[in-house]
Amino acid sequence: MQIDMMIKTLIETALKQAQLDTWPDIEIEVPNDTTNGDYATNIAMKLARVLRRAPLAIAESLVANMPDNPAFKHIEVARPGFINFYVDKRIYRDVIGEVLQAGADFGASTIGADRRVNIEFVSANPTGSLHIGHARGAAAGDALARIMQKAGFNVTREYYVNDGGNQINQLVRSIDVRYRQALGETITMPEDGYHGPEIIVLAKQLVADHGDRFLHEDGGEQFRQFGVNHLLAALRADLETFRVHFDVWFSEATLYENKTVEATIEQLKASGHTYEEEGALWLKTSHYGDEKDRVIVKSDGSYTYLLPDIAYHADKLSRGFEQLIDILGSDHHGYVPRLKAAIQMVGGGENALEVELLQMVKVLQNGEELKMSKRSGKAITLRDLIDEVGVDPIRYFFAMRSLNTHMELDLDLALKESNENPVFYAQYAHARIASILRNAAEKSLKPNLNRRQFETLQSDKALELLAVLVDYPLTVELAASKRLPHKITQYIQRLAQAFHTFYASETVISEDAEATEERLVMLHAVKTVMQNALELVGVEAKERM
RNA sequence: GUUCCGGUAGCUCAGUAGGAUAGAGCAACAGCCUCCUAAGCUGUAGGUCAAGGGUUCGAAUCCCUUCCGGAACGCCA
Repeated sequence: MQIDMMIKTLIETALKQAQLDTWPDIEIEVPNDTTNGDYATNIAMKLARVLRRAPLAIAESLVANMPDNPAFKHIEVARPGFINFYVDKRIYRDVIGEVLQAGADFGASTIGADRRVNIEFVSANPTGSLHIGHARGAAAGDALARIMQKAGFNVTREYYVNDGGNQINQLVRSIDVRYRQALGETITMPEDGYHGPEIIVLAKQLVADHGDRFLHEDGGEQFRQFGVNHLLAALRADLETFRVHFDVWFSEATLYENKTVEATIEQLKASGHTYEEEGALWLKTSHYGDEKDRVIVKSDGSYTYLLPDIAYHADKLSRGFEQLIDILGSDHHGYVPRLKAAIQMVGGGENALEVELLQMVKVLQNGEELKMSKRSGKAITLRDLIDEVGVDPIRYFFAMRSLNTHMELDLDLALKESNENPVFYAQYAHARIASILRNAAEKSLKPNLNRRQFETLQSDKALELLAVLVDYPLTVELAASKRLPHKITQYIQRLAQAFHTFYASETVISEDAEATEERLVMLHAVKTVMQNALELVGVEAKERM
């Protein structure tokens, strides 16, 4: 049931009646004031410019030319030239059958056209624990992946493991320092080492397993493997707990092992995108919109970070992905133009890479900003957050904000578990419905879920609740195509509110058998949609609270 | 100095095709449990959309300038 399409058809019919053959895009909007109808269009005002006639007059004649349609109670013209449509909300009752028929697939669409999309997110270095910024990335990336999947994209979630570069050497040094400290040496961690407590744990384990062996022989390779494996395993475990599952864990080191990096250099050289200067190899990224050219091979022969990253993105393209999406922290925004430029040099289109930037999370505790410090290793980890707050509130909270908004996380508030936390509102709605359905079952009421006639659903509250259900598929499409996961949490709030309002205004299980059954069937549909929507942001739909 | 992001109700945030009287949640205030879960419902109050200028029938939205906050500007990653 696509009411906006019906309206479009009505308008087009009227335009043709008026002997017009071209017209501007027809916009259908939902007025924020319901006294201006359920839907409205500004087409008459847009035409006013072209036709040089008063918008009101144009609107009048369009309405006069529209064929009768029972879905609308009333179509009116309003100043300064809007056409307002008042829907006969009884047609919304059809959505119940659609939901129950589709079940978990209600809201699914094909606008993604099975396009192969690679979403890379988190990609934290295996040099410590995941902190709160990664948590935002994980929640946002996974929600986007779920939403796009639902909208018909063929999505792969990918994690790029930086196990090949300098930071791994730094990790080995840090483990070495902690190892020596564990064995009683007085040695201080360098400024740029990894100061997190997890490194100390690793070092103690190494001492337990190998004693002081590596004081006498080089432990570098042992430290590297042990460190990366354990830290990566911990990252993966934390993410799984957070209900984020990656399809691909891509190792940077394999880019060197498979000579992909060398091949990328050769390709860039052969295609004339490079030049040598001052002993370094430069890439002409400024030809593709970057503000200046960038070094990819330093004068000492080593590579900059950009080079393996180009090879990595080229690899993604070679695996057949039509759209690459990177979700990055906003501190990488300066890096985006050079990466986009480079991707075009290795065969990607201008829009092959799309970057979603996440702004920083500001953490408050006791009303004061909590500063993260790399030096002290003091940071709020994802694990701490999960243990103290729980997965549902964290995921919901991150999913509520648009990706590029600066956001604040008040730990005291998150810990409070009160109604200040909006996730409870939604979960409570779902649990309430579950409770009603349980009560009905106890009374041996078995609603016929194949019922398609709902004559008793007449009240404003019930019809309004159905109107929200009708909106769900469009909401998913919008969230997917515009990459706006927070549209889903907004929808969840709207659905929960419509339900709670309905619940407060009428009793579901009553003496009237027919009305009871119709309401129960409707609630099955509401529950299904609520569960579907919560699923898209990775939040559990609770049966009881 | 340059670039990017932000500035909207007391607080946290929506407003992503330029539309009508700028919204939600929380907090505040006033009500509502004999009744399927009160983590709920109903109502009230709350705004110079940072400031100024411009574009037009119409601007929180587009353009310019300024102010404030965050971030990035490396042959680091």
